[in-house]
Amino acid sequence: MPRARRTTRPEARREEILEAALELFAERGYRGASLALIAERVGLTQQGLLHYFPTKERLLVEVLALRDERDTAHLWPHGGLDALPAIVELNTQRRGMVQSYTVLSADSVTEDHPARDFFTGRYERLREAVAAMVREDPGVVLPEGMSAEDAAAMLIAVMDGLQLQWLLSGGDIDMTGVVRGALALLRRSP
Amino acid sequence: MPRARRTTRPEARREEILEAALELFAERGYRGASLALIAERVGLTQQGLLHYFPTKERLLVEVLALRDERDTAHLWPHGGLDALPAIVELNTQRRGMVQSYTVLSADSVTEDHPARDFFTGRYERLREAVAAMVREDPGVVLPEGMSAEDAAAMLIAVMDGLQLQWLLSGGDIDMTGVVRGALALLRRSP
DNA sequence: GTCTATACCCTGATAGAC
DNA sequence: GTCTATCAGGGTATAGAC
Repeated sequence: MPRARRTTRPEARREEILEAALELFAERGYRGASLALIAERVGLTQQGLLHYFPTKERLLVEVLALRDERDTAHLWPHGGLDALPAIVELNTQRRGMVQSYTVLSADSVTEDHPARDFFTGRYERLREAVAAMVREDPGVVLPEGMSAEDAAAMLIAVMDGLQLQWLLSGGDIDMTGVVRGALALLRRSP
Repeated sequence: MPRARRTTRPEARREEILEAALELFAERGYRGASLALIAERVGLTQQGLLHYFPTKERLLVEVLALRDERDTAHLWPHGGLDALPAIVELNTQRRGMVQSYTVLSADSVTEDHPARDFFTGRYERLREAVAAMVREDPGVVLPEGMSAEDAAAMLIAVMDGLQLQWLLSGGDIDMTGVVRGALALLRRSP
């Protein structure tokens, strides 16, 4: 039986790198975060990092894929519309995560951005999921001319837009309260 | 009397540069847009550009100041809450402008970003202005626990969040309709 | 699996000629 | 007012030793 490895297990290393990359993309955006900086944060050289992820673009894609898998899988399937304020409340405890999505999603609309497809698909799926919640909620009464899809787009927009204001205000905005308010608006009848 | 100048007037040149800079910041973000690229777009070298704006940071600040002056001055003072869907409708005709604000505002939450203060201040002023509109609107009935400031934060968030979805969907989202819907929600009584 | 060395390009900024 | 020349620094990525 061989001695315990001197070095970290490859899968663990990969996870460490993905973690550090997400942090740095959040702090400085995709273009502003260099491979060397990410590598340094896990005690590697830039070239050592490239052993695990052949290109920077590849690294970003894998970061997003991992996060999507973990987050979306755990948070979204449970419950109806009231899961939304719950998620928002959780997010107030995870500034880094909020910032990474805010920065990277806006980043992704720029030219030839590697995360473009990821976010386009993500929002399509998100709108569909939230529209279903809206339709199934017994309390919701939509005003004339507003479809369930419109309401879904609105709710997602509220959450995203609040995150930006929250980040810029240094946490001074009551995200959860406002999202609860938005739900209350949808649930009262004329 | 001297002959007409061979070169462009300095103020006109400055405006040209600011225009090109805004475009390129929108297309590639602040860090992704190089001085050389901006200069090229107005037929200058990078060094020629630096004659007008001593640093890149300075250029960004002036771009934002100019835009803020023009846009905010013209659009915001008129009318009450119904100015909001009107602005959104106008924005569907100005993709570049929408993209520049979406990209730069999110960009600005990253480390040591020169536009950070600009956007922090902008949102504070915006919330205050919209909160006043909410208070003065005769039709608005707020649900329990939602202040005029909360409603303002929500409306601004809806507009910002929709812009991101709109940009990512290739213009497929009906921004104006959803914002009208949000106003309708605020204006119906329980 | 991680390193050193290196190729090659782009960055913002300065100095000084014209 | 705009250029050429140049600087010091950083970027991603490859080749190959250990």
